[in-house]
Amino acid sequence: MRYSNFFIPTLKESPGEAEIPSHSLCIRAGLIRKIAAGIYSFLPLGVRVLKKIEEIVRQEMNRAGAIEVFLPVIQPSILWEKSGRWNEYGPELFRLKDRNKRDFCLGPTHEELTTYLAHLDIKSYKDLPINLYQIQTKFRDEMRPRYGLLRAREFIMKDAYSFSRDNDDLEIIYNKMHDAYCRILERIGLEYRVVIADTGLIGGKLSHEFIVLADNGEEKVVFCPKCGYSANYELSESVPPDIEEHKNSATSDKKLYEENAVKEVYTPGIIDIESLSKFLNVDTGKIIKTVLLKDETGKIYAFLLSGDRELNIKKAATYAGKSLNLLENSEEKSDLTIGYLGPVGLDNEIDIYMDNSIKSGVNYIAGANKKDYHLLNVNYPRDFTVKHRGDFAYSMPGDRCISCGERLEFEKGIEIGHIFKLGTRYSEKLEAKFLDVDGKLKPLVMGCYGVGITRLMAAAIEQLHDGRGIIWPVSIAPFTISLIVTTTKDEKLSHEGNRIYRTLKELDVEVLYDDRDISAGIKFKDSDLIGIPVKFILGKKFLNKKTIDVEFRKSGDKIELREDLIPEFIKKFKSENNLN
RNA sequence: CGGGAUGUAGCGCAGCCUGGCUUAGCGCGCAGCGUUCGGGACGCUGAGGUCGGGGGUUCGAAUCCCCCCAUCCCGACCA
Repeated sequence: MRYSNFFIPTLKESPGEAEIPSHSLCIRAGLIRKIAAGIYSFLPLGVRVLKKIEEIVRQEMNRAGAIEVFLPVIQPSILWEKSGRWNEYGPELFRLKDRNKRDFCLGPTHEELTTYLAHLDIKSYKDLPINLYQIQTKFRDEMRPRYGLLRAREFIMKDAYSFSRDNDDLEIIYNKMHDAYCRILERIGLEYRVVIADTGLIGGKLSHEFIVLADNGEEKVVFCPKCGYSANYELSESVPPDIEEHKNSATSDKKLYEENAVKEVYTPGIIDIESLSKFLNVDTGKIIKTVLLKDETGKIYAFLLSGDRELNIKKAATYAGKSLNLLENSEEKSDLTIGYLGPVGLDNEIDIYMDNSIKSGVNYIAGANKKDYHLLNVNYPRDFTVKHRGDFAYSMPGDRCISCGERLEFEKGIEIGHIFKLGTRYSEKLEAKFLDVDGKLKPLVMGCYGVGITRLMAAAIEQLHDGRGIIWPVSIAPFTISLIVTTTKDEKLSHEGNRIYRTLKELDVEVLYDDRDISAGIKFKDSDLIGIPVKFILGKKFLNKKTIDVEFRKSGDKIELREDLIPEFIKKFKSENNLN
């Protein structure tokens, strides 16, 4: 492609609205332009990248046995009413009416439609399993579109839906899709983690998220470098650092761990951990935090955890087997002195759940259950009893892996894919049933699998960029080589540029030939900004020596390449980078 | 949806507080001419604006007041 015949409007300055590199670079490199909040046009360069990502995804879906379909964006409300999501989805669903006032929505996802398809045409266990996918524009009227393509209201997603006889068959497809997703990210060339995750609105039993690591990511990931355990921060389990270990070590000062007598201390108006820690000049980890939760029936539960930790209500609820919520101030049990709660004495009235972060015998500070007083030297199990012990807190730096004991790492990233085991939630509601070998009518067992194509593009930039611009991996770069002729004024050199351009095209490599009549500096800067992996630079030197300067975007390495060795270079480069 | 901010030429901004000295500036970009030509060159000339919209205060509003709209950021949701 000749630059002069193409359309790559680059910007020297970062647009004011862009807060993070991927957003800024998407605009500066001429990949996208905003049309409204969370709604973007893709310019030619952006389209080329998207097509490459789509192609990799498509190939891996096909390899995994999924079959491509193309479903409508506009969906009738009736299907959503059947699934129950017409109401559940809320204002995030773009709704519209046709001329006859019938309700429709713009598809934010396609469970309803694929399940309907299955209902129409899947009749027998002989038709199973089947896995259908599409690459389609999705619409979600996000409360808060953000960071350009990372959270848009209109975006492209690859979504797949599988139908199986039973959970065992679902398991097989689920694993295939898991592996396909890994292959996609490996082929693109991104660092990523697969984490156990929450299922959210889509519903279902189990899910994994695929996280592309990036400092600006919104997802927090807990990762074990030794055994590979990784989980969404919201769900991660971990073992708090063991005080016992230190207590019994040869170097420890044994006196620190002698249990002293409980003593009341006057702490007027000090009701939060932070100020208590300052007031008594102790580490927050020496304080027992007591949090009250209640279930739907109004029953109250007390959760104890180390003062430096946050209660993870999801974990607490899962453990208790109830849906739990924070107890509001002065609500119900008004005799409980919020701010001065503690386990001592409370254990007679309320079930106490104690987080693993609370250790025995370390002279904790805890509320005295009496306004303006705390207790010093509270020790478990000497001073109070608990009903349950477990992991109820968010993981913290310093925590250890539950499976191998290694110190956990905390990372950030961008969720680009999510796979779910749906079970029969949708098939039951939409009556997608099949006749099994035993002659019984059963609901299809479903799974669903999504990859954000446009988000993946932004995530790649977020992970791979520098001060000069984007650093595309070769796999999804809009062009492989940027051919730069330093001056177009020299007719001879210009002629040679045309010749090399033809040579490269004949070698079937994607080349962007910067034939613009502008200074070489701009060509270099633009090439770096738009992130082309390799530069072929043709200067006056070429006229004498017939050598081209080849520069690599990522490493900055430069080599001199003789013209007659170009075919060999290209061949090697293509095979090293898995280009056809 | 709650909290915070912004809206002035294609892009980035100044001017607003303290209304008039503005025919609304500056940098980049854009057009023409000339000199440059391997890391965003220089000179000259030029095009480009309902100061987000509406209403109000005033002799006079980009500037003060009210309403609306849009956009961005922080929180609860998600590929």
